Amino acid sequence: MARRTDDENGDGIGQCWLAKSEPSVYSIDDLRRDGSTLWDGIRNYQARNFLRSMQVNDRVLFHHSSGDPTGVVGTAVVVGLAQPDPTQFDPRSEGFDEASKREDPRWCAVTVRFGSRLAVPVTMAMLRADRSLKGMRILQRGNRLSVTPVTAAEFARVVKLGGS
DNA sequence: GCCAACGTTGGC
DNA sequence: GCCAACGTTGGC
Repeated sequence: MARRTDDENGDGIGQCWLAKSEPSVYSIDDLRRDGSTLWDGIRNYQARNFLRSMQVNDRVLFHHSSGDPTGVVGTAVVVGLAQPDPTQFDPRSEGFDEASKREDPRWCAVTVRFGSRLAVPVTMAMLRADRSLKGMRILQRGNRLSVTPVTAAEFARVVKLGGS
């Protein structure tokens, strides 16, 4: 099997990501309670394409958006590859997409497992104050993507700032 | 609640 | 295929 080019350290940890969720919809504590969950409801093509490129064991920074506070509150691990998002076919779901056909699904979802809850939430201000995190897409002007790639170094740094 | 920024839609 | 209008996102 081809060695993943983004597995820079050969430690089995591949690409890292940051995923946003509104805590009032689904929080890090919900994920801890559930153990794992299908990360569904993504309705943005760029974010969907990131979901499609996720691999098992990819690390995820779990970010609370529109939260109190707003910031990274934990980590998760990808445990299931992208599959069709069932909510796109459910007329009662907010994510229902009448144009999406079962034989050619438009939206997908991955399965993630709870990783950790940070001792301290890493707020936007904390992220912004750390020079080594300047490149994070969440800090760029106007970024609204709910899923963005982060580097392994950024992942490690944020976890360290979170004190766990 | 404001509003800048962005994605999507649809008329042409 | 352009682009104005509209809806949504999400930090502040």
